[in-house]
Amino acid sequence: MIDPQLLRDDPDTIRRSQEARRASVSVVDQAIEAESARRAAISEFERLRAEQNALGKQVAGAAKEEKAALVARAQELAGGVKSAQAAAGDAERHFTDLTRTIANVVLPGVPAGGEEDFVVLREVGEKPSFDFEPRDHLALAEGFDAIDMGRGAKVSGARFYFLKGLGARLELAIMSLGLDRALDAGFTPVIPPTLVKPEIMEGTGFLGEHADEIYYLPSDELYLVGTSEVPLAGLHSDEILDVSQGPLRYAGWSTCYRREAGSYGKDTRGIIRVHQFNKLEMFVYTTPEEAEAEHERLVGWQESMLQALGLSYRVIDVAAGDLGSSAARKFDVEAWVPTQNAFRELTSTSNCTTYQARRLGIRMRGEGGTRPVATLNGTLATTRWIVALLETHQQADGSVLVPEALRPYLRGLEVLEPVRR
RNA sequence: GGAGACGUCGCAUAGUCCGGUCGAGUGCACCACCCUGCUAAGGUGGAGAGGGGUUUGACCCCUCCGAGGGUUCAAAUCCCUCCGUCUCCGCCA
Repeated sequence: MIDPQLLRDDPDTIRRSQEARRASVSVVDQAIEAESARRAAISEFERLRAEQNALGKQVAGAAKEEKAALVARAQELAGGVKSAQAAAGDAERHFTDLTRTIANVVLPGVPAGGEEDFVVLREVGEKPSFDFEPRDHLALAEGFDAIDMGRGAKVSGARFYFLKGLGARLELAIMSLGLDRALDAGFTPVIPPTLVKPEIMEGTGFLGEHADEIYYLPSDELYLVGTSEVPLAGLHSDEILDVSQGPLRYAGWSTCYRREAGSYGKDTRGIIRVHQFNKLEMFVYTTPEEAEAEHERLVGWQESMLQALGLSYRVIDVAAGDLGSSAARKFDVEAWVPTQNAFRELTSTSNCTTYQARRLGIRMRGEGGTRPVATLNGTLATTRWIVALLETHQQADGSVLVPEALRPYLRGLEVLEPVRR
């Protein structure tokens, strides 16, 4: 949720943000109106309640003969108090509902516009070149009997797969490398629940426009998470944290589930876009003042991971209209995928400033009271990395060189060799 | 799944039977000061969260006793639903 104080003091900043996102600007004025209606309703209720409380105290201390008259007066008042309370509740809800539809205020420098309007910040590493026709990740993986799409579909449907043998080991290796690097950077590893309650999913901002991306279990009223960002944000909901000694950094290892509802026909081959995958996610709670510097650190750790695996990539500053509702800025690191002749997203890191924390009631102590913390998240490893890894390091015979950093996690294996069948 | 007990302002507890004096007591931990003087102890005071008003005063008011409803002039206290924890039983790993 945006800062209600900002709504009062500087609505133009919010209007400009909405404009950059190509989102509704008029909702800002509706929210301002709802805010003053809310305050009026609350004042009216509180005035009546104060009167009622005073009268109640008189009743308690009154002599027997006066009591009947006082109770009669209090009874008259009670109805009005009740309806004023209901009106205040309605006004509060209307204001909250409206305000929640406003996305986070984008940071200065974020490019305006939609999906195509990103800005490339830097390109790193040389794109691999081959003196043979490169195979795509699925062809390579099938050579190792590492990915089985057909049986995945038989058991669970399209966009499901089995990782077997080297495929399973490769995923665990990439994830474990990420985890060790996270440990070195001081992160606390976490294996979180992947089914969460509606208020947690709602609080992280995923139930807005992208609600149809999320699996839901109606008989249990639980959502399957698309990222461990969700449980890690919920971890400290309604808590007051001590971030004065530095940020709280968590590395969540979890399976992620996505319906991919709007992407029929896109990326149907292989494991680029699937319903289920594993991910190691960094999640940070810090002060609002530290948030932008921490965002840079997160993208730094991500780049260092790609570099360790010998991948070439670019970093993009995602445009306002392509940000999630909680993000104030987002950097994607995209690896070069040779057979697609394109950069594909391997990691994404968002600075959610105080937006998520305000929704989830995550605060810190400050001057004269509490204030919301800032939250940030970023990918450190996922199943999808297998794609770029295999394609980048492939050789003419269909084998794949294992980058040195990964070898300790594969019992020293240096080359993935096709199996003869 | 069945039966029972419980859920109080950081932690631990009192209060709930019998509604109003609870505007929630006490201990520990915490903060400030005082005294003292050295792995301390003692004294005094302070201190929760969210919101509204304001002559912007260190002032006033409202809400919060797991959550949500209900009864009542009035609910931590009575009733209902839900959630969670614990104990026992059953079932299944």
